[in-house]
Order: sequence, then structure tokens, then C-alpha cells
Amino acid sequence: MASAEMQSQDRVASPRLSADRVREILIVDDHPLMCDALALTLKISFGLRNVRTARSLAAAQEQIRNQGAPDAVILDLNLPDARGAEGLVTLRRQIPDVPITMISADLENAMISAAMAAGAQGYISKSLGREALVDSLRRMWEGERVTPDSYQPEHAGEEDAARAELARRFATLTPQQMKILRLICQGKANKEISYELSIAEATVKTHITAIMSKINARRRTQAVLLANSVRLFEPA
Amino acid sequence: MASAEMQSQDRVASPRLSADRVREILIVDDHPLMCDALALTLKISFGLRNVRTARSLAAAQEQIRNQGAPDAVILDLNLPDARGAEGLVTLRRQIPDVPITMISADLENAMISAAMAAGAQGYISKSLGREALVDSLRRMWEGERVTPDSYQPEHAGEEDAARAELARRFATLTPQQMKILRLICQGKANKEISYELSIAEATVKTHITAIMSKINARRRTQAVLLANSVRLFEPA
DNA sequence: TGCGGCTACGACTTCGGTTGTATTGGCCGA
DNA sequence: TCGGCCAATACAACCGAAGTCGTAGCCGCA
Repeated sequence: MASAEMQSQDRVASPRLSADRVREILIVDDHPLMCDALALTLKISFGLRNVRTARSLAAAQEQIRNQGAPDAVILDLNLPDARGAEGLVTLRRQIPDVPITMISADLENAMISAAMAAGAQGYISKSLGREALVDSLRRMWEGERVTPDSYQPEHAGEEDAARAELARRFATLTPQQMKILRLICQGKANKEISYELSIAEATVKTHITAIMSKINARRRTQAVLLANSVRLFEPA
Repeated sequence: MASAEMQSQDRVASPRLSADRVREILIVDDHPLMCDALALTLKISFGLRNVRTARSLAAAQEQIRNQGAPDAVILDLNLPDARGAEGLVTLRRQIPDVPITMISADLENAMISAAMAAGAQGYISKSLGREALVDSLRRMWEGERVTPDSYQPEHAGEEDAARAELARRFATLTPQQMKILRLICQGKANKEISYELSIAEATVKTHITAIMSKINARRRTQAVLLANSVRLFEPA
């Protein structure tokens, strides 16, 4: 676990933003414990007195209507009433000028780029330590767009693309090959498969070789894992 | 959001257990903020002085070796070095008589039943409020097995009994066997495994034979499927 | 008629799994 | 404290299963 787990993205000139001007913040998270922990950390580290919290997107919106806009928002990515980037988009419509930091346990590349594309000021992991967290927030409130170290913007969607490519490869399997793969994914041996399909074991092996070459696997266990990764055959 | 989100499962007679006897607990979670929040809550609500924390399964194990066993454990389901039920199984080997509470944001039915089958004292959601959390823990420490309201063990008929039995079998795996099984479930060949663990391929094979005899599998692909069926190792 | 994809088979090589055995370290009772 | 014992780990030799390669029949189509 590194101490400063954040990388600088780009330092935009944002005259309106400054960590000093952040006096009141709003935390939107449905985990009460996490809310408390965040609030406490912020109070101590930034000397903030006004830390507001909300348990849902709807509650946050109403609170902003009633009590006015905060100087910054920390928004959980997985709220009961707004999973994903939806909550971010909604909130930004209401308070376009307030920096919104996304927070989540999820470090998937696709998720981060979606959030950043939707206008988040930054994205921090729930597994960050106190110091790194505080540092990241400070930088965000000074106008920097901050993403986790692990985030590779250029590879965004790459794993998704790989998944799609994999699915395409599975689509090239012939009917017989598909039958055989299904049986493989049930843990059957070649001999059993040959019996069920009434063909020679040698033939089964040939098909398996073809299958594995198509989906780029070397061992049959890998074939099983790949098939499961695209949910080729759903549970028995 | 209900206030008391827990349901009673069954009140087992457990003379050794009593909430009063819980004086020292260990929290295993890789989210520092969550750790703090939990620790603080417990200190306040139970008047506990000794709340130990660990950031990973390995750290927890070492701490237990060095400082002895705590009276109770709260274990995150998604640790960097042990996703899924694996961590629970491993810890229970080390401290079989200490009640272990699983905690996770994930409320999937299958996940919960996997954890309970693997011998957890209870399962609580990270989105629980303080009161409900404290109440649930107290009941667990008195011997009750507590699961979230949303959990429906109903389709936990025979199929779940089989699952529980399976989980118990996985729990008998030795550390080395567990390592090897994890690598098998990543699609690795025996030779690769032997290299990674710096042992002879022959040894790997011996362990595999032992593993398969314990979980009642004949082929390694079946071992992978069985491990996945109890969510022993969660996806990377 | 010839070409390419699907299916089928056998011979050969490599890998996976079984069995038998040795070594170590912890635990328990004499 | 010392054997004795068991569990865990380690290795090699053997054999059956898995996977590779070369080949062939059978379509449908140009």
C-alpha cells in the first residue's frame, strides 16, 4: 500500500476554486459508517465545521434546495437511487459550479472514465488512507482533476473491448464445437463427451483443439474460465 | 431504509459465547476509513478498549500469531489478498472457536449463503446504521447466527445443504493446497504452479490429488467449477 | 471440378493424476 | 524429556487422459 496513491491529471486554471474557500461540504453516501468516517476525517484535517451528509441522491437534492449549495460535494458511486454516473449528472445539473468528487470502492477503469467524462472533479478510492485522501481532496478543491494511480485513461474501455472481441470469437464456434464446449464447461472428460455425442474421443480432441485455438486458450480450464467470463453458459 | 435490518436466524445454545466476554476484537478491512469508523463505533457502543485492526488477511494472520487470538473478528469480504469466502475459511482454520462476522457492501444471496456455509457467525451490510450494526454484533456474540433481512435462505433447501457441506470440505484444505487451488482456478498448468511456489511439479500433483479427494472431484475442471460454485475465489 | 469449411479418425507427444515413500515439525502421553 | 504419532509437505515413477498433427470423407458453392 503506497502512501500517496494519486496522480496529477492536469492543472486547470480555475480562479473560482481554492481549498481555502471550501467551508461547507456535502457527503452523499448510503453507508452511515462511511459517512461518519469521512465527515470526521474532513473535520479534523480541514478544520471544517459544516459537514453535511445525505443518504441518497434524492435526499441530497432536497437538502440543497432547502439549505443551499455546499462548496464541494463528495458523492458515492453506488447509491440506492442512483448507481453509476447518473447521480453525478443529476447533481451537476443542480449545482454546475460546485466540484463533485466521486468516491467508490470500485476501481474499474471504465467506471472511472465514465465518471470523469460526466464532469467529476476527481475520483477517489474508498481504500485510500487518510493522508492520501486528504491530499487528493485538497488538490481537487484547488482545481486539479485527480484520478487514482491505477487509472489508465488510454486503456479506458480496453477490457470491455477485449470482452467484446472474446464474445465475437465464441460466435465463430461451429455447432458441434459449441456442444463440446458446453460439456467441457460442465467438467466432463473427453471420453464422456465422445459417448454423449456418439463420436470418437479423437474427434472430440480435434474439436477441442479448434475451440482453444479460436478463443486463444491453452488448457481446458482456461477455456472454462473464458466461457464463464462472458457468461456463455448460465448456471445449471 | 429500514432501521432494524436484521433477522434472527436461530438461537443456538453456545455456552462459550456471551457478548460480555468479548473484550478484544479484530477488524480486518482494507479500507482505512471503514476500519476507523467501525473501531470507533465499537469502542463507543460496547466500551471496548482493545480494538485491533488489520489491512489484509496476511496481516491479520500474523497479528494473531504474534498477539494471540481476539474474542471476535469482523472480516471484510473483499480483501486485496482474499476475495470471497477464502479469507473466512483461512481464518477459521487458525482460530476455529472465535466468532467471525463477515461484512460487505454486497448483499447477493449466493454470497451470503456461501459465507454462512463456510462458518461465519453472521453477515452484516456496510450500509447498516449504527444501532442495527451494534445490535447485530451483540446478538452474534451471544451465539446467534445473524443474516441481513434481505437474505432469503428459502431456496436454501437441499441445494444449499450440499453447498454447506462443500464449503466445509473446502475448509479442510491446508494452506499450501489452498494456494494451489487458487492457481488452478486461474487456469494455470501444474508446471507454472510449481514454478510460482518453487516446488517440484510432482509435489503440485500430490497436492492436487489431495484437494480433489477432499472436494470429491475427478478432473481439475470440476475442481474449478466447485470452487466457483461456493465463490471461493472471486474474480480478479 | 476444384475449393473451403465442417466433421471425423489415428498416431504421437505432453500433461494431469495416482501411488508409494521420505522428511519435517508439532503434539501428546508415558 | 523423550519417544511415538499424526499432519503437512515433498519427490519420483508409472499410466491414463489431454492435446497436436497429419489425413480423409462429405457437403455446398463457385
